Amino acid sequence: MPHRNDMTDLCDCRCIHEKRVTTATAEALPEQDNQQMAQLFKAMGDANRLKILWALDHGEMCVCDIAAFLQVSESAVSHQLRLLRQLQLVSNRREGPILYYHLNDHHVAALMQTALEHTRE
Amino acid sequence: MPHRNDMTDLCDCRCIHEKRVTTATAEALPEQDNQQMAQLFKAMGDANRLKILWALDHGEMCVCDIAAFLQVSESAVSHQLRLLRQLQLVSNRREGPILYYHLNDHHVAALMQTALEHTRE
DNA sequence: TTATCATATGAGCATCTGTTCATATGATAA
DNA sequence: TTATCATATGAACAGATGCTCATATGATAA
Repeated sequence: MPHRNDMTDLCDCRCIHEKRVTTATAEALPEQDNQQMAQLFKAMGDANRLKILWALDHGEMCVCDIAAFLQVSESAVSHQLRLLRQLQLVSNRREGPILYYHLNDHHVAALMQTALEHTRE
Repeated sequence: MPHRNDMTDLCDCRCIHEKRVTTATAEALPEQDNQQMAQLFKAMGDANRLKILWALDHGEMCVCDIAAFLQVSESAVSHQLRLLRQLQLVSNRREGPILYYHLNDHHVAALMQTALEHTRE
């Protein structure tokens, strides 16, 4: 019994509401926007990174502080901060040998607030 | 040269701003809230799941529709929908043999909107 | 009943993720 | 300069993730 596994098949035979699929395609975000949004959410979708972002929303911290706060190694924190930096969620400023990290813009705080409301329903 | 690898060490010796760490700990979210928020963001942090959520925000769709829209197998879609269902991001209603999926609450749409604004800066 | 359709689900597997360990770098102090 | 501190980084590895394949389920039609 051969299984349907052909992509063209999906659209030609099994598509129940062709019009709905067409409008969904038309209304879909550009691939790049979708990718970037997914990356943003993925970055916030780790328990430790989310703790970091929540903490930084209440004031800047250095790597040492964050490591002590999270009870994980400074190396692990540094790796996570690099990811958050690359996605522009956080920035740092240097004061002597110490790097102070802070949130980059207000959207991250807004996202956390909305998410908190959602989970508390 | 032995490396510092002891947790107590982190707090006793390397902690630069003990007070900052204390306040961060005090202001931190309850572990359960943080976990649930991370799960929510993680669920939204996949390109295909995000496309599904965006599409459902514009109107309900059945599994077939979504599979055709995403150009992936119905099985893959069904697995993703199960995850989104378990986290209460989507619900479905049955009409005969067909299950129509829709967004569960307005927070998800709000999150996507904020994320989109963030990425477009 | 049996056949078919729409969807769900478990197993298996390749890929991705987050951590640790070891080492490197760049700033400061001696 | 050398020593030390704060942080960064690459490799490696265990665990998580997302897909496919095969099969199961529940509703409908014949």
